Amino acid sequence: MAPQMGAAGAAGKSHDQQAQDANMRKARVSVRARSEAPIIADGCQWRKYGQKMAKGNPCPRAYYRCTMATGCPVRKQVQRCAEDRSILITTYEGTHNHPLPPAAMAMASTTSAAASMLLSGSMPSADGAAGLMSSNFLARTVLPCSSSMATISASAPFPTVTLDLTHAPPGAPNAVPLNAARPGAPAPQFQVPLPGGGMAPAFAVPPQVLYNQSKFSGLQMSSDSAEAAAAAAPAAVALAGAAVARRRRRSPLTPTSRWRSRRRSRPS
DNA sequence: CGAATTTGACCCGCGC
DNA sequence: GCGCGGGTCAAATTCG
Repeated sequence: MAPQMGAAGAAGKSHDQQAQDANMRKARVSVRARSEAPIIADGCQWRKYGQKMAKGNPCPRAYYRCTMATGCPVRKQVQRCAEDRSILITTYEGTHNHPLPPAAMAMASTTSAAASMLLSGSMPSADGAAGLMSSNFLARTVLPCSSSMATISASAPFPTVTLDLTHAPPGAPNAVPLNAARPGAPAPQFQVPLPGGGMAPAFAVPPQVLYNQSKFSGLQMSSDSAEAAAAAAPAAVALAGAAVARRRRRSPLTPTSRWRSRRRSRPS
């Protein structure tokens, strides 16, 4: 039997994902937050599809995929810091192809705006320390609370936005723990002072639109927490992706030899 | 019974 | 050219 499953099989398996890959999927957003829960609840539905053990870290890395929509290409990597188990590093990749829940959407808007500024400021020639500093400066401007730090690095094949939420202030009065996956545990605090206040009708607004406008006035958010940033990450990814345009690493299509004859023996 | 998670195997890209 | 590591898939297992 020839391995023809390539075209058909691959098509049936990855189907639209590849298309979106080609379109945009280089941007990534890493969110570092202190959380005791295994994963950060960002309001989206995630399905775990793999787990690997990093070489230098005693803690394994988990891979999640968004299951809210059938063809949602968004993926999430959850890795816990080896030195500080309290720090959870969540990396988002891809853009949601479906309307997010109000909670997640609100947060997404927030970070997308921040990301927009970052890109705007460090996009021209963000390649060295200058770019990074620039973005940092912008980040601080956007978030005077200084409790969080955003960094963008364009030296990588794809832009990576890193949000540091590990420096949460010692008593965030405004911090309202949404609903951490672990009740009773100290939820991560991510405080973002918002001038406007009140939920803006920004729901269901595609991130790309935000980027296009490039001037989303104000970050509207009522509750703040690390989860918020996490949820917002995907939006940031979208922004970054849009900025970088397209850049592929793998051949346009070589699914033929992807999973031809996978011989798997059962564990027991 | 169904869905989600777990776990081992497979494949690819990159480094040496 | 070979080896290592990272990432993904899919069957099996477990939980609701």
